[in-house]
Amino acid sequence: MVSMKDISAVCGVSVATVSKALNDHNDIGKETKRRIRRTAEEMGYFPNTAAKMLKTNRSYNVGVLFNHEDYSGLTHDYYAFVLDSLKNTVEEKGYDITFVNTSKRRAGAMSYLEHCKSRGFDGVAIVCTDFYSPEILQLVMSGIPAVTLDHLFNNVSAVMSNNVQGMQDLLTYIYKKGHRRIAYIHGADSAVTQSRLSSFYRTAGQLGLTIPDEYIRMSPYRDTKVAHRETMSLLDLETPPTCILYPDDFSAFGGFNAIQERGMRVPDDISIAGYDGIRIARHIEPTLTTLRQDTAELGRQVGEKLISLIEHPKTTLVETIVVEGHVFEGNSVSEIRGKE
Amino acid sequence: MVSMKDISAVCGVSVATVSKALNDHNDIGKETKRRIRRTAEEMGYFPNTAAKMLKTNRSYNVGVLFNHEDYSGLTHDYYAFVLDSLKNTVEEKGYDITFVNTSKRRAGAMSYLEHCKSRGFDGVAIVCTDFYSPEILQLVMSGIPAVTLDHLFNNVSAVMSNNVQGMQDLLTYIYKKGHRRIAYIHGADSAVTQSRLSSFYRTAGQLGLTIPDEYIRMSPYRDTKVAHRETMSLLDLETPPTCILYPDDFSAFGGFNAIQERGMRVPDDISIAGYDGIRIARHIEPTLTTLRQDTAELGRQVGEKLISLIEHPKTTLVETIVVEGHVFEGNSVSEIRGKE
DNA sequence: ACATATCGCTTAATCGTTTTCGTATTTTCA
DNA sequence: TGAAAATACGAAAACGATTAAGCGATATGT
Repeated sequence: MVSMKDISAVCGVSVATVSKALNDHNDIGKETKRRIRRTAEEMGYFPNTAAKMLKTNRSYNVGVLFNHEDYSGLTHDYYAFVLDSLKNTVEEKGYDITFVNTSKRRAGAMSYLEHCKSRGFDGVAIVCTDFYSPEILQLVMSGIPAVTLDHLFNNVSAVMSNNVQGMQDLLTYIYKKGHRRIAYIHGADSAVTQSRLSSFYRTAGQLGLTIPDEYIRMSPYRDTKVAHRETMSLLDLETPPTCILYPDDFSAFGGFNAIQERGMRVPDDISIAGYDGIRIARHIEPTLTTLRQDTAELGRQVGEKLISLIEHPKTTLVETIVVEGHVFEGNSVSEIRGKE
Repeated sequence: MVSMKDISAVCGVSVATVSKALNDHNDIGKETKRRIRRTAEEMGYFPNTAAKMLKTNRSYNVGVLFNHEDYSGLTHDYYAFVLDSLKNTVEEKGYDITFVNTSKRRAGAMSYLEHCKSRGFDGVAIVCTDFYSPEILQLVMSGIPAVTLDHLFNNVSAVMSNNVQGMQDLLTYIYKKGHRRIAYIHGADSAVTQSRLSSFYRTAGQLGLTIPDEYIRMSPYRDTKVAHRETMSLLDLETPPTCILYPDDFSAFGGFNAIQERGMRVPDDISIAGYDGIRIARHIEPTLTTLRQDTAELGRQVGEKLISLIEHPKTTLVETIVVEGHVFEGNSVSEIRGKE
């Protein structure tokens, strides 16, 4: 690799001059600067990131925390799309993305924070993880620039999809279609689940709906089996719902299967709605009515906030950015007229 | 951050001694070593990666090339699962993963190779990209340890899913189910497509099938619209096929919709099969019969080969590793008895 | 008893940058 | 014209680690 020393030799100047010329300092003569830059170009020079990092304490590299029990979250449509957008956003601004090493199986493995500091990440995006683990706590308390997705910590910027508004919009949409008996299979307990569930109840109240307790079920996110079972159970009720809401699109397919097994049809016999708006849901008939999250915007906001925190720590305020989703009108919710 | 200097001050030894103690060299007294290591632990020491890199020319960081026209490939089930497995594999061995910056919108953007060298990647996994771009060529010619996925270069190790065997298995399975009129909508031209298509023809020949030209169609990968159109066209034929193979699972859903729109049912009226084995395909009824690729193994092989190339460049041979998939027997291919 | 090997540690150079502080030269302006 | 100011560059010290070479002191072999 050609270094500044090589360039300085060719140009007959000192390395200091080369450094300044390449970094466009203004205490270098115009002609000299031009000559150095041209030579650097010709010799195929590019900076040694390690040396630069060592000297400047800036890596132009951000860590991404992305782990999940079994899979890393990469295999989850929602997170994958957010990461994709985040990647594009920061790369355009000259930053690279490195995964925070979450493997604990090695001897002498470092904590997340240690890993971040060791690698010299300028900041870290906490996208998909167990927010309650002590390691995460240590990380966010450390003061390193950080942005979380879909979770709130004290004094840490967060990007949140608006689950309250989302659920309200979705439920209202379904109500307007004429549904009155609406069941909600919610996901496992989490901040996100809480938001959606309370919004569901509040909106139902405002709409004058009474939701019997038996209409509220739980099924872990993306668990088609349990969603299937709960759907069956709902269908068995004396007065079954006319529409079922699922924790996510994936689960909705589990419910869809249960409905078909009963010989019923969506949306003619019963309506369903998902949440997230994963890609495939728009490509299968009946297309799934769902709350489509704006993953591109979520990723962009995480990236921009993080870089802003890195580059303008004093003037960037720690805040929660809320990103709106919108109801995707598929064919899985029927229009009910005159009933009830 | 606490450095070796700090430790040396506390322990009353030189920095060199600290370095050797922490790196477990054996020209350090047992007791001294123990004392230094304990102190390092207590003081919360961890190495400065940049300094280490600068000195040793090793980063314990591998680049991953992962870009696609519109999306980065992260949003593609197949690649996401491979990446996930790759990530787990290398992280367990103490390596981190950084995306090779593919953004070209910045002034002074570096080529892939320059970026890799600048960042000091120990190696690079070329997973999802346009293999024919000059930049990729430059990268693989550079001699940097590299492994490609699903593409062959001279003198570069590759991990390939066995598309020839896969297509043979899939077609043979369908044949054994009694199908004789089998159409194949293949993907856009690429090495992968070539393999599958030629395997399709060869296997068909061996099975004694005659495939009319009109049974062979093209639809870009993951394009449900075109898959839908071509399916319609196939159904309109004088003697329509009894089974249609699609470029991938996603496309298969496009075909599935077309079939349903015609009032036909899968698999009763017509059978379909996909390729890849994306997760959702196992959760929708009828579950899709498809060739399920072993993404976990693919990612693992890429990671292990890459690290082997990095750590034992002399003794690791450049080779092509073939990973087998297997037919996933869903409900989308019917049993035909006594017909034809 | 004398040369030699071993042990445990230090010194100092080095990796490729950045940046502070000089300094020599030129320009500016009263 | 002469002093002050601006300009253009260089020397050298860092950043935090690694590692070859060296050096006393003790142990070993003959």
